[in-house]
Amino acid sequence: MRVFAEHGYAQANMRTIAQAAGISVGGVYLYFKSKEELYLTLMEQWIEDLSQRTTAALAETDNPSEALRAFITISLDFAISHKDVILQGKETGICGGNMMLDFFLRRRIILEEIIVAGIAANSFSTCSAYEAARVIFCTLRGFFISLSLDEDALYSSDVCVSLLLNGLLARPPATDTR
Amino acid sequence: MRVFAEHGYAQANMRTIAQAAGISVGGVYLYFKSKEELYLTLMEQWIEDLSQRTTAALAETDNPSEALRAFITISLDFAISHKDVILQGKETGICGGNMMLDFFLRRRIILEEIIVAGIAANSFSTCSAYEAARVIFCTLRGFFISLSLDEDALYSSDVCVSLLLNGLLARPPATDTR
DNA sequence: CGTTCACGTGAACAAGCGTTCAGCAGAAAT
DNA sequence: ATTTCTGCTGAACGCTTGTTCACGTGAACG
Repeated sequence: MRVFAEHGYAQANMRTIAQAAGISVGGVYLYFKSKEELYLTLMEQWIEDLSQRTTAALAETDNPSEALRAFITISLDFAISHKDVILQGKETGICGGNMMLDFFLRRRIILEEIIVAGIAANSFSTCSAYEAARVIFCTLRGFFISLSLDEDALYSSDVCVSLLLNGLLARPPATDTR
Repeated sequence: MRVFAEHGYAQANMRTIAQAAGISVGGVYLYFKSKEELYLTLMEQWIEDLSQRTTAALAETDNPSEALRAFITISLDFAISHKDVILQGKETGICGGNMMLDFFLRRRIILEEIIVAGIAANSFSTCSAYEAARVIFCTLRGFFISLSLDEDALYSSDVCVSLLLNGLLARPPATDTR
């Protein structure tokens, strides 16, 4: 994982990976039948971990705003603590059509459900939850990319949540939507 | 550009590029001294074009909301019409520390200036323009990535602008901040 | 016609990659 | 002591890649 994170999929070669694992090149092939399988296995664990944390956190609140905050905070924290990224998708052809895409879709649907719940509870204003979920999803995806591209583009989850909930426009009076 | 867009930097090989250009492999090297230089040249044009369109559009309005809308719309339209993407950054090492990073930074600063202007005009609520610009920047970056990763994650610029301006939370009365 | 020169060709080269496999060490079994 | 078995090694193989360079080709010029 460390080697993939540092070099990206294409540039991470089996010799470096083997060395980092304190094993020989051939040894790696005793456990994984190819570089791709190795990568996919790592990604599976990654996905599993993030998914579990998310569902656990979402189970703890009924408040849509809090749910959104939890979703975003967990995603960003996770991204930071596991800098092993998903950048190379197209590069490898791995992302195309399977595991990762499914994962992304599931995440977006969770977001969408949060928004739908918020609208239903009159907590959120009526809008296309479908589209809003995409916007937020891309905000997170952008964060992930920034993480390994130019780190100083990162933002804090608090500001992000606040912006997404309140918007940029000044609220007319003193508003405390609680 | 077409070949880079289709295969990504690492997978796009000089033979394919030459063939797509209707020229021989060696012929390419008469105009560009390396694959990297070729790629950078393409990127430079790309950046130049987008920058010009942006400054032109921003010169046409004083309204921060409209400026934000213009910035976002132009970015997304441009991304769609030039699917030649900047995905490979880390892969190639090209992105590290130079042209592309500078470009990203300039874009983020433009965003930040728009927000600062909005706050100064009491049009936007006070917040960290610095951080808000990062959030919005990542939203756009996420869009770019989605464009070549899973296209159905894309959003419309209208929804994006509306979400960023108004936020998700229901506005207390009927609000028309104009 | 001979020469020059700009333009371009594509086989060949060197380097890097993922993957394989004949072989090894050492513990367990006979 | 000998054999078997397991876990592992790392040189070697085949392939792809970016790059080069000896070699056309055909128009311009004297």
